[in-house]
Amino acid sequence: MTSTLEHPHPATRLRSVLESAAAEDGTLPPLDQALVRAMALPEDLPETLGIAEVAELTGITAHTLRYYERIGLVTVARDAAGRRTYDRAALGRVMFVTWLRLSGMPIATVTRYVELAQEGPHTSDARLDLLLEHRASVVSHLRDLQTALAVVDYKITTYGGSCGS
Amino acid sequence: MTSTLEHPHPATRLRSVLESAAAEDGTLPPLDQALVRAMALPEDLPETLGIAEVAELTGITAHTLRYYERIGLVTVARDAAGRRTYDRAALGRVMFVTWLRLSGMPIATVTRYVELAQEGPHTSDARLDLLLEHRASVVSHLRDLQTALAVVDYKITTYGGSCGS
DNA sequence: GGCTGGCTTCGAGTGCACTCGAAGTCGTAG
DNA sequence: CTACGACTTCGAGTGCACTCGAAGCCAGCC
Repeated sequence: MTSTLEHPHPATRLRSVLESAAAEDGTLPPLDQALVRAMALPEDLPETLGIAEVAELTGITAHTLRYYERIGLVTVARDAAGRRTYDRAALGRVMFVTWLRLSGMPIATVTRYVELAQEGPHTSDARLDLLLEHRASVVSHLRDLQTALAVVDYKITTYGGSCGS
Repeated sequence: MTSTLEHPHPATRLRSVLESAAAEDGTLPPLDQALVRAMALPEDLPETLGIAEVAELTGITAHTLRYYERIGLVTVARDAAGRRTYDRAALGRVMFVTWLRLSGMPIATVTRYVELAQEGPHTSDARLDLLLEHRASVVSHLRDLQTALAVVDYKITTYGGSCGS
């Protein structure tokens, strides 16, 4: 229950949640379906979680979770003693924000998104725009990464060849 | 010839070099072939280039090119007046380094790679290991980005749905 | 000859995203 | 009752990768 001192990469953690959701019925459903369930979160969790458990679950350190809250990136309820209590929705928000960060969205943009969401439903168009724009940049980054991978592969396969440096 | 004040993303610049190499015979050859030619560089370039032209060609600012040289990331010859003169090989090194950076390799690692290369051919095993290790991390990053994209797409397609935040 | 514009070096500054540490509080186990 | 460990806040520190600015040099044009 208490946090181990490991700090696995957030993507690894989040992916394992996705995969456990996906594996629930033995088959690997299309990613969309896994995602639907991942956003809804697995059922075998306690009603609320402490910061250490969320850290464990997401791969984000407790320090960083507090930092995220400080800058308004996520909001979290407290118990009587003032400790953070993450319910299912809060955990979902943390995971979504983490995916946004992993996809390369700057914190300032995530913050803007969250502020829009807090302003109410009438900002949904703006939020959608923001996501679409971000989507484009992710796709472009993906393309670049693939090309870079090809370059690295080229270098690997021609190793021992004549190409200097 | 002199640098415009635009600063296009390096990937855009480098990709355009790849693509012009690929388009040379009208067909789009497999990426590997384009890369072979890209590493060999297009023929219609002057024998040597100034820093502004390299900046233009790679999308890296002159400031950053100097910075890269300062920290030992690339080495560049000088003309009689002490100005940097990039020959074909130097440009190739800059582009390779840029692809490594774009693929997420930290500067310290690129530096290590370059140092190994400068030590001579007996380090080629170590360099290959380094590239293979890096390749794995690129692939993993690619997977994460794709998943993150799926999450963003999920959010986009379910917009107006019930999922909070 | 003098001006201009791009080049040079070097040190210092910036921006982002954490990351840490100190000092204090609280709830449970012994 | 006391000790312990996990939690709290807040400010300050870190690491990375640029990014900038000042001061000076030098080739080519008027």
